Amino acid sequence: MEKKKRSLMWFRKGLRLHDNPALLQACEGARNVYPVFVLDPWFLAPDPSAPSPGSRLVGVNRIRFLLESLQDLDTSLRNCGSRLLLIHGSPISIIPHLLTKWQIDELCFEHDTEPYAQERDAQIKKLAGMAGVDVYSPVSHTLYNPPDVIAKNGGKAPLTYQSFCRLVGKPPPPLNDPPAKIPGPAADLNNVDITAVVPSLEDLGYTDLNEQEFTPHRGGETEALKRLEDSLADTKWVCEFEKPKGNPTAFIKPATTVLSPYLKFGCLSSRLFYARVQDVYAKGKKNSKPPVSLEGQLLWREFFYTAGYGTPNFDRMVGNPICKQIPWKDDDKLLSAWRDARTGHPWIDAAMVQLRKWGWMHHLARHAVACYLTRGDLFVYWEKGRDVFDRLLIDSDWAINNGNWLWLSASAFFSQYHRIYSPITFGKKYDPEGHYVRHFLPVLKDMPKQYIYEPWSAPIEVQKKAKCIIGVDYPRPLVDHTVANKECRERMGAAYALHKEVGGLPQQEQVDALHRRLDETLNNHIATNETTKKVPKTTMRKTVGTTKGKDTPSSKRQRKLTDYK
DNA sequence: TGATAGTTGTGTAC
DNA sequence: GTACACAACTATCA
Repeated sequence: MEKKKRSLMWFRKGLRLHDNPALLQACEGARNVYPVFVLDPWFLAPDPSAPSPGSRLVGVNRIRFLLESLQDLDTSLRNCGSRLLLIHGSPISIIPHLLTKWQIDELCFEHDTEPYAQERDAQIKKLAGMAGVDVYSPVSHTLYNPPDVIAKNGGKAPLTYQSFCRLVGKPPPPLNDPPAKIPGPAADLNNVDITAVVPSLEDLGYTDLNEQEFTPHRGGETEALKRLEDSLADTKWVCEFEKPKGNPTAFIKPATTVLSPYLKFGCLSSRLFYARVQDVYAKGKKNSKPPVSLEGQLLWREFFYTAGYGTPNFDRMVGNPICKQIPWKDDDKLLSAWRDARTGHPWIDAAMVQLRKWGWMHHLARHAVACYLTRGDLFVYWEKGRDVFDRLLIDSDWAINNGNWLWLSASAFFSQYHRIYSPITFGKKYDPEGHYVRHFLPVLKDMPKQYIYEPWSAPIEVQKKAKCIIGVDYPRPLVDHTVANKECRERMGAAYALHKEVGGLPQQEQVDALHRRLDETLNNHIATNETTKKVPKTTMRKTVGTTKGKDTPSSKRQRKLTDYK
């Protein structure tokens, strides 16, 4: 009889038993399966200097969501006769160590297309190969395998959603059943230091968190499957779902499924989600279609995964061949005001509070705040906003987050930069009473509804009665939207025009030329405007920022403009 | 090479 | 609530 193998199932994402081909392979003909999760301080160690609780890279809400998911995974594994083996450290040193310590024959983990993971996994595969360990790394995080889609499209990622959808066929179905029994690890772990239980936030060093309002969303596969079935129970709702018709200010009962964090961590398989949506469609008479339908949302995920995989430097402006080179402002004051919900535009600030406290907000709220930070009002680098989202969202996903910031900043995929979300009327359209703003910005809870989206316009008597003096209890608006968005559109127009002109140059030269020429163009524009137009009183703050660090010609010129203002 | 359509804008008029 | 102007871009496909 053939000797039974010892396998190591390395969990990273894919924190589930259902539709998990790597786990199934690990169990196949195994004497021992070692289910491992590495608690990496790079992501988990507290950073007291971070702008909100959490590590340098991850907010405390997502860390907690992860810990809950691990707890649930451990419980499920124990129900199958196994357990989760948690180890503190860096995967790149720990995994190869374990392969030797436990005399592993086969290493199994879900394929991951993110650049960070690609680099890490390539090293691990190399080391495993040198140790004579087989590696099995199937695609199960996404419906499709990005390189397959790219190959089908002649070697490059499709840049429009429609062309992507035409390209891909029906996705593969999920695997039938999760394993009922999993061979346990050997009793003797050969002195490997295993963490006895899933740590709490306190165990990881997060203290004084009592005041922090946590996300209402609980992590884990069990919760994911329950939420999936709850969401899909309403056939009519599923069949009629159209994303743009959702209400971004609905927070007691959000307008979407809120399954994204479970997809992010792989607590829920996208293939199962897709298949179950098809089941529901089959029960209904007719259903909405991509891009707005529920099915369409899953395909957006695939679209951005493919673009992210097929585009060099997808997460940057410079060196990214599909990204418009735009001379955004590197202005920490504007950025931190936006990040810390101090823009003075209640709709924007309320959404940013929801992001910090819940780690989640509706897709359209994300649109609104991203547009505001970049091409709509503040003209700050999209990468800066991306970093804030990346840290705070519980569903933060490299490809989707970068893809959406490229989209919203009109840097790639989308170019209708004249379409700008108003920080005043967009929220008001959905929630004229201002319930959402009052909930997330209690300082404005007594502001009459006619002023709730523009509290600076309330007479001082009204502000006193509402116990909210603008400029004291709540900030004045950072910019006058009418003025700021006009200037932003001018900047975008100039950048687009120059882009056409210098598009053929190598990227760095392109960027230099753009910055140079845009400075000149804008100086003329703004100087002309300043002499012909009276800026409304509410402009108050500078809408032209300064460049940090080195005294570039550009920053000098910008400062001069600011002084002039 | 020209036509077309594109996740998800706002303000105004009727 | 629907239609249109606003001012206008570009990947894709015939």
